[in-house]
Amino acid sequence: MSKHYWLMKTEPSVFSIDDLQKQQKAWWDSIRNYQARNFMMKDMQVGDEILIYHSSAEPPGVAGLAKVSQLAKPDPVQFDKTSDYFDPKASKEKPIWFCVQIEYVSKLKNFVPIEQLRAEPKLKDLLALKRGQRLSIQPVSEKDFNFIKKLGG
DNA sequence: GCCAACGTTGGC
DNA sequence: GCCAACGTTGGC
Repeated sequence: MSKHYWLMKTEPSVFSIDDLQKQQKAWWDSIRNYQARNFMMKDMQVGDEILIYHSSAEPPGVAGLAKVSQLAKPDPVQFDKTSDYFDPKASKEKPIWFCVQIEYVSKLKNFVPIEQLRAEPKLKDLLALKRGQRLSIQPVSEKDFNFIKKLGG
C-alpha cells in the first residue's frame, strides 16, 4: 500500500515539537474523536509522514515533521480513572480508542505560520485551512505535504 | 475572551 | 432516528 501523509495538531503548551524531539517517540494518545481514531486505526502505516501542527499557539502553524513508527494499539489512557480522557464505556476486551506511535523526524528550519499557508494559492485544498475544520488528525496530499516541507526550509 | 462551527448526547 | 442543547475546538 502506498504511503499516506498527515497533519496532526497539538497544543505546544501541552506537547510541542520540542517535546517530541526530546523523547524522539510518542504514542499519540488521548484522541477522543472517531474520525481521527479511524485514521489512526485503519489508514496509518509505519513510515507515513506527518506534519506536526501547533494549534492554539501564537502564532499557530506547522512546526516540524514526524513519521508513524508503530501501528495503532488500544490507547491505555482510556482505562486510567485518574485521567480526563478516561472512558467508562471502554474495557480491555473492548477498547474504544486507539493510538499510533510517532517518531520525531525534524524541526522545520522556518516555522510555517497559518497566515503563510493561507497566502499560498497552491494550498487552497488543504483541510486545515477550511473554515470550521477542527479535526485533530487530517489527511494531506503528497503534493501539499512536500510543498509545506519546502516552505519550512 | 469571543464566538462560529462542529461533534456528541440524550430525551422523545 | 430526529434534533435541540450542550461542550469543545481553535483562530482571531
